[in-house]
Amino acid sequence: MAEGPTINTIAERAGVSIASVSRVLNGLPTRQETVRKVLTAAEELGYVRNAVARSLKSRRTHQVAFAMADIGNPVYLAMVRQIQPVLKAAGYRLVLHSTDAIVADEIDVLHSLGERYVDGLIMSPLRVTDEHLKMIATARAPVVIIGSVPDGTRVDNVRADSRTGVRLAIDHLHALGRRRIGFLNGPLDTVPGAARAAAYREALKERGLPYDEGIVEVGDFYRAAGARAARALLDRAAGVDALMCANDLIALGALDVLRAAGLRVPEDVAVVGMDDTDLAAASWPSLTSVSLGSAERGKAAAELLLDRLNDMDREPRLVTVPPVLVVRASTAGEAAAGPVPVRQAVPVQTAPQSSPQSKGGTP
Amino acid sequence: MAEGPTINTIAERAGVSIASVSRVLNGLPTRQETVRKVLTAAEELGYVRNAVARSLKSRRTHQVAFAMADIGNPVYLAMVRQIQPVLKAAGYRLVLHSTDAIVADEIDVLHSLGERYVDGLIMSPLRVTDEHLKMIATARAPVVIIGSVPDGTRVDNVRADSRTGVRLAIDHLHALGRRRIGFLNGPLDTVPGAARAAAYREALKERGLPYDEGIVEVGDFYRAAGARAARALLDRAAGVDALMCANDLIALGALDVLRAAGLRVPEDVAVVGMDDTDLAAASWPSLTSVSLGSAERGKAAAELLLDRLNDMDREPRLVTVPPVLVVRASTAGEAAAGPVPVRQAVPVQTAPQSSPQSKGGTP
DNA sequence: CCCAGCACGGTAAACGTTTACAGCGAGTTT
DNA sequence: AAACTCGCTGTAAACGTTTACCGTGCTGGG
Repeated sequence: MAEGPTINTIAERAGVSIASVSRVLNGLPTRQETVRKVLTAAEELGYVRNAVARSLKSRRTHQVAFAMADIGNPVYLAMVRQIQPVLKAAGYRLVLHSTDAIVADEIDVLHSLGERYVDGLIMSPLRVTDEHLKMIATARAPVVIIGSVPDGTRVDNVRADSRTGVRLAIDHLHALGRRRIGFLNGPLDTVPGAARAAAYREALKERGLPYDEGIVEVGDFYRAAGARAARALLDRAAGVDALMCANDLIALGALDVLRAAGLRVPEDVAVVGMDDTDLAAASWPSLTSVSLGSAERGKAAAELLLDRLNDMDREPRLVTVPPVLVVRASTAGEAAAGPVPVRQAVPVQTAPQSSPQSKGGTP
Repeated sequence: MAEGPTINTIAERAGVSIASVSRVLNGLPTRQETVRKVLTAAEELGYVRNAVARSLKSRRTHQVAFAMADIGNPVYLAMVRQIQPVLKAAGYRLVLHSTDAIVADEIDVLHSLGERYVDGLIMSPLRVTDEHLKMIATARAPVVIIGSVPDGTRVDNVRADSRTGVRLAIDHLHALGRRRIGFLNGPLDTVPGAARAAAYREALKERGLPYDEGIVEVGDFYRAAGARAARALLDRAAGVDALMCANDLIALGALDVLRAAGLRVPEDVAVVGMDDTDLAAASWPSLTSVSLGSAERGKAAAELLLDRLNDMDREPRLVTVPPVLVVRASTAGEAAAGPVPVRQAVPVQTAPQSSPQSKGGTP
């Protein structure tokens, strides 16, 4: 682990100045003879450019951070999988942060942008607090948020549309003749939890179905919580012919419980998950799930960030990725294991944000 | 995105020198009055230390890289999940590289260590070539390899024991009375593929079972490949009562095919996977799988690296993580869905490496 | 034959830190 | 009262690059 050569070492060996070395290494116009000498020397010494020194001078680290709640969650995983190659192709490295959805940790990440160890940040917070918004507004590096932020927030933003997603699922179940559609949700104080709760009521109403608190359960976004919720529902003998789950994990938990209770899926109870993670395809019966386009959202976020890095002054943009219902056996039975629906090419990139620039007042 | 304050800005405002500012910020002994002035100024300016400049001077980036074949693979995911918190607790950030198992890409990562953008690297290559070994030996930053390297390689190393793992599986199947145990493997030119092939033959021999090429298939480590292999086997009407799969994904593919063929699992054919990924628990019937301790390997690798960063001169170490058989429904039926076996606390950390230091010769 | 123009390359400053060293004033010792 | 110690602080160099600016020597036009 000897001290590596620097441009000084090269300059000495090649008998030129460090400025020439730098120029050759950066491909700036130089005499052939000099180029040759420098490259030979660099080659012989096994020189590699020091990224840190370079960053200090150029004010670019060629690194981008991605902060998510939990790497274990397949949703974020799908995002990382898309983000990574996009960034790599553009010459950026990916720094990973797992915040466990702890607000303080997320604020910390935002704060640490001041250290300038990355050129930008993609963040996917579960909850968006005022503190988040304040930090985002004053961040020292460009930020892209995956998830909904209040209208008018001046930040590049990628959203899923869980409202439409829930509606797709309910419509699907309704079309299959199901009328008692239970709902297993995640925490209501999370952005997705709240959105899905509202969407569920709305979708029922549209279809002329009554909203019945007796068949709604709120728990956590985990498999065990899903099982717990499903059991609570069954114990109450609430009688459902379908279960809408806010999450694939919740749905898997529900499947476990239904199976244990001797109920057939989908004959007795149809089940729909959300996020269309790998698990949905792996489970049996395979799980019908509403894809909220995790992969597409990741890709879009990476692209928004790259665009921003190339032009700091552009207007913030909003990308909304449309949901897609992926029908599998848990609603349609074994027969309908058709091909996975193809997602429409590019998600629509709607222009700037709505709302006034100035915070209060009515100018 | 205004230009942020530096220690110069603080020094000016506080009326002291930049040296004093630095000292205060680093907690070096300083007069109370000065401390107060500096901290006030820093606070008022919203100062944040520039990590790049700091790294340049201190030669420490507080970043560590993890290079794996594919983030999408649950095995690596399990590793990342463990590596991340360990590094974070020690004040390191995690930089992610996905190499798609392309040798050139992996060499590239090793080479780029010369850029000194990280303090160390954890790498999990699928194949280990001579070029890998050469680069590892001359790497400009400490490296930990997850996966087997030739004995005598002077590098911190974490290994799974797939040989024992395969034996556990075969023994289990044998104990259940299965005698025609097919084998669906991955590519033989990968380290795990080769190891598992050898282990399979060996384990059969130990149990006094004949090796029959007719019930062995080699494909890829993916679900579709597993399905293909299983179908080939069935088409050949080879007649098996169990399938040992080199991978959970292969096993899932096999389950699909068996189900489609109307064969009951485990009554007609028992199936064992390997890696014990999340998918194993999610599938139905749930999949008996040999855990090779991905999580433990990730953790161990992170710890080896941290130790090495604290003492560059220590001897390289080898950690071997013992496999654990996780019995689920695909072999034992619904009944045996017992609790997950508890992995023994700390994997044994055997001392240095075997083999001579000098490459050739017999001193 | 002189000088403008040009191609090339060297000198030095800058990026934002950390840190070795020296300076300085206030006690303390002789 | 000189010399010395001690606690604190400031000056400046260094980390390894990039780049503005200037100097040199050559070419060609008048």
